Amino acid sequence: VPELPEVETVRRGLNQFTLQQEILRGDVLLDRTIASPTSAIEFLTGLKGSKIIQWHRRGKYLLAALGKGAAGQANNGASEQNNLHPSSFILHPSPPGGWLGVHLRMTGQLLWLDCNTPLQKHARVRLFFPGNLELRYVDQRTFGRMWWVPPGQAPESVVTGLQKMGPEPFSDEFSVEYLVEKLRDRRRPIKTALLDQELVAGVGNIYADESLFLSRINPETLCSQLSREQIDRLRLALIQVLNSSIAVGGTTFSTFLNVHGVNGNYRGEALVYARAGEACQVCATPIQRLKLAGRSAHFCPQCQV
DNA sequence: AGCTGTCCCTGCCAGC
DNA sequence: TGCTGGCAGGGACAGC
Repeated sequence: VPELPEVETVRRGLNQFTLQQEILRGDVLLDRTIASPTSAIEFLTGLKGSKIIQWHRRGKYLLAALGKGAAGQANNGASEQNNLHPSSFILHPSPPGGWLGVHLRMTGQLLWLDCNTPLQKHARVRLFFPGNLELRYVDQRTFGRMWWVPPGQAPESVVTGLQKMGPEPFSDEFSVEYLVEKLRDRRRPIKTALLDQELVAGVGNIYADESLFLSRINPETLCSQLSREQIDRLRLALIQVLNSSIAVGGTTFSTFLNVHGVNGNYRGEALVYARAGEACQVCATPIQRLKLAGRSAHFCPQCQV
């Protein structure tokens, strides 16, 4: 369930608390959480002694640029400003300690806590910092993954999911022209297209459904049938709904927690997601649910044409 | 090449 | 009460 706003919320928390601190050692409790390198030992060896320079986000991926010893020098508020909705972490050519990549998938949580906090049942990876502080990765369904990218290697060469990642929704690249071009000849439903990370980065089921409702587009509408006006409405609705959710710290749904283990507040604002059978807040028609490419879609059959 | 289905995994909950 | 099956879904991959 963590989508762009949730991952962004976690990123901001991590940038607030984990920077310029050395990773003293770590512990991998579930081997398959580590996607690369192949062994947990190599992963931990690669991270040991590095400092976190800055956390970036690309789609739903988190990427920490790592510094070695004195090399990872201070970052001030200015660079964080430029970094609010980063679309290009590649700007960091090659951090001295490489990169730490994290994908939360369905149930992953990155928690910043005292290392004496009792181990959660689903704790998977622990990274230890000075002062008894710990970055702990907890993941009930074990879909989440972590990567260590050695210095000198491009993140996308190791974190392969980054290779075909589409534009960030807040970037200039995500323009009406771009979308019109990308959707013109496609035959699949727009709801399905929104979940495709190659079209746009970071959108999942919640914000796909919400943005379609806000732009009054039926989720089954084929991409090629959308007018330019509808496409622009959808683009603006998506940006708006993502921004609103970031503003309240992400969703309340499911197992999403920020770095302090606290829920977001977006739940109450969702208009259609997980509200099948409830009255549409615009026209009171019952919200319907259907399956598209294996995913549930929630929509108002009256408002969304 | 575009698109869909399947799988991974655990916990929850409705239905019997 | 205890079981079963469906559901939640991001992304990798197979297959049409």
